[in-house]
Amino acid sequence: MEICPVTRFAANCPLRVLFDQIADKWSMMVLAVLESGPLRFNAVKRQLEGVTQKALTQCLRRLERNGLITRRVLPASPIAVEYELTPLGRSLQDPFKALYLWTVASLPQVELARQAFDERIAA
Amino acid sequence: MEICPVTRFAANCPLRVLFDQIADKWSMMVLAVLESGPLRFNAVKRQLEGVTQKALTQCLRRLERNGLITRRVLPASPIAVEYELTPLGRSLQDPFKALYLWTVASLPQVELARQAFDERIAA
DNA sequence: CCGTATCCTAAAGGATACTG
DNA sequence: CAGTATCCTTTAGGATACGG
Repeated sequence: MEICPVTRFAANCPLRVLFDQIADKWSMMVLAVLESGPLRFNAVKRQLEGVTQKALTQCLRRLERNGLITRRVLPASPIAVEYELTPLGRSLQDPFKALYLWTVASLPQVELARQAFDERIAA
Repeated sequence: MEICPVTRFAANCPLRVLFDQIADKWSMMVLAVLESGPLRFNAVKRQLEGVTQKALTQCLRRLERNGLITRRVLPASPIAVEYELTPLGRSLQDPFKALYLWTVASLPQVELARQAFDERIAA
């Protein structure tokens, strides 16, 4: 299959309109964390080492806007919010897992390449 | 399959060490463009609408460092440089295509979700 | 608890000029 | 042709404080 045929990678091809939104630092991880069921804000946050509240909030908003997760305010005090995958969000997990398996399988080879490259430019 | 089990998404899990390097604005497109064979710098550039020379250079360097492409200076004047996929780079294309197919199939639904979301916050 | 708002710093990104 | 170097502007990102 040809990817983005004709005008390859014009600014409005699906890849560029959607890929940028899901290929950021945290989105994929959020989707994976939500796989086993709905979670509250801080429950998600605890599983993503190093994420700040601001970054996570922005990420969750973007995922919600793109229809990949839902946000539900629970009638509780203090406030409680639950995030949950939509069917669309769930459908992204198969391609994502393929990518994850690739990273796991390829990382050793990549690290060797990095070493070789870094030594070469140091010389 | 569980993704990044135990300490989910610790800073050193394969996803975070490698994914960030290939999930940027241009890398995936570069790999796709090189699929049909080696290409020279400007040949790649012409297919990526809006990329600047600086951004493309950085992207190609990173791909080279990670062992996904090779860079070869041809004995010519003026200088000519050829970029080519490595087997490792080629092996990334299957997972990438799965993702591309997902974006194509999901974009209509995503656009509806965006509309609904934007109208909802405007109100 | 789940955010938003503000401020500040660091980093990304474009434009231009220059070189082998 | 294929970069590198410099400058500059814009954006992202963390830290903190505060509110529903």
